[in-house]
Amino acid sequence: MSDQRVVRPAPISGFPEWTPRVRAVEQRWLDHIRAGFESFGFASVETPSVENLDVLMAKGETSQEVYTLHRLQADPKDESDARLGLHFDLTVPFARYVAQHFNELTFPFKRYQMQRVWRGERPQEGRFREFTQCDIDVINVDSVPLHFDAELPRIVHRVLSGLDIPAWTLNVNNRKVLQGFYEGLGVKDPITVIRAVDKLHKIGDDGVRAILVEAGLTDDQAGACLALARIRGTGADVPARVRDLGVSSPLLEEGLEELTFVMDDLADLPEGAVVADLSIARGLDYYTGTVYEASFDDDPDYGSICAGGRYEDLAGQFIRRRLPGVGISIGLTRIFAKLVAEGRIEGGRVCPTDVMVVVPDAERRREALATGELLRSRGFNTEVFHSTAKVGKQIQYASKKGIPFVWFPPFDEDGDHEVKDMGSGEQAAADPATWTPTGGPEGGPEGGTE
RNA sequence: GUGGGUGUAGCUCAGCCGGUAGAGCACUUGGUUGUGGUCCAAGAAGUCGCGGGUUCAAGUCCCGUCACUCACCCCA
Repeated sequence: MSDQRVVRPAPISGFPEWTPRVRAVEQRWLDHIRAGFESFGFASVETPSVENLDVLMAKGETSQEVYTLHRLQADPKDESDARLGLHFDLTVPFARYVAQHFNELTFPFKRYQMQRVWRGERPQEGRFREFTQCDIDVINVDSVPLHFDAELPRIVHRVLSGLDIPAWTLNVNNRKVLQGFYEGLGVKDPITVIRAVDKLHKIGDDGVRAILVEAGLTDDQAGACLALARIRGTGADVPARVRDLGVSSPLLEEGLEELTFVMDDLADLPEGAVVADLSIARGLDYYTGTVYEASFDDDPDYGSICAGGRYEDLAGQFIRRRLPGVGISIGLTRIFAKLVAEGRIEGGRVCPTDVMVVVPDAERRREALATGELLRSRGFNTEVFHSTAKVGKQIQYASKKGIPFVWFPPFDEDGDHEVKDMGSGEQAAADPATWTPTGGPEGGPEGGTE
């Protein structure tokens, strides 16, 4: 300790970590989300943290900032790891996975994947370099039924509604509507328009109009694009309002039908949970049909907490089959970090222990261990104190860790076992073979209600 | 990648116009013999991010650098 050089512990920007109390809540969230996904029949898949760079770059993506892998001790000429990069999302690895295991999967293949991903971006509030995504995708040969475009928002709604988070809205749009509308309007470069319109909520009408005009659109065209982007609603009037703009094309019609189908399918969800919003575009991703994007109602600029969409052929680059899919991803870390920052994550316990067994003295250690075993076998998370410190110290330890019960094995030959309820301070004789906790909100082995 | 801010004990920070560091929390021990959360007392803990420069003297001024942080970009 003395002359040893201490490496200063420092946080690494964009790589969040939590205290046990907070982590406990995060784990409950993960369990909840997993259960939600499985309740709809999605199967779990986990892929390696790394992929071949060829795979990660397959779609010529606007080169997400990818972390590459190399060994510190690697010979300069050894490039065996040089082609590996940490995955920046879970969709691309999944596409590769499907191509890889094509023969072993049953289609339509419905999978969920909850893993960390890495992006070498500049971190910021709500934006991390390492974070956890909870992805669900459906992939199928040749075509994916539109049914799934509606099912995914339903799943997300189900899952997020079960978490205690601020109000949020899932916005839905359809790329075909945008693409078809711009085509019908005679716009030459729809991608530019999509990008500009995507910023509507941030830079406003005038900002978007400026970009559009600069891109060569006429005032009328820009106005029409803006009018389209302003359309937002849950009712069946959305298609009519689009048609009222006087633009038409076969693709637009197709998109409107798909969007209507999705919204109709979700009509039973609470009003406003899922909203058709024609300004949602989702950057320049591979999406070709339905797109999703969710954000917090009171803080839309915090960033999307959930996003996804339909892609016409994602795995096609890895296999000579057409494999379209539709997927959505919950930005777990982004959502969770907001609540942590606001001090709203307090519920978790410091440790999972239900009962801590006191070791009265060295001679009684065996009894303490046996008592611990018995309690454990009965389903209580039990720890036996790790030394023979003063009883006061032992209880203090339990207190600090928020352990609800402290167990006292007999202090002498024919004494009784006693258990102390740390919440009330009450202590009474008890039999470790039959004892069940009473009162206390945290109660038994289940530990709280979920 | 571009621009702004910050960098002193594990944490949050104080340290005036340069004179070689302090508080609160946390931590350790004690307040006797088998019982916690309060209180009291004592104690341990700092390359003042790193490197260079100015100066008799630098945590304090200057330059560089790194890290963190905020905004832009982009996104979960």
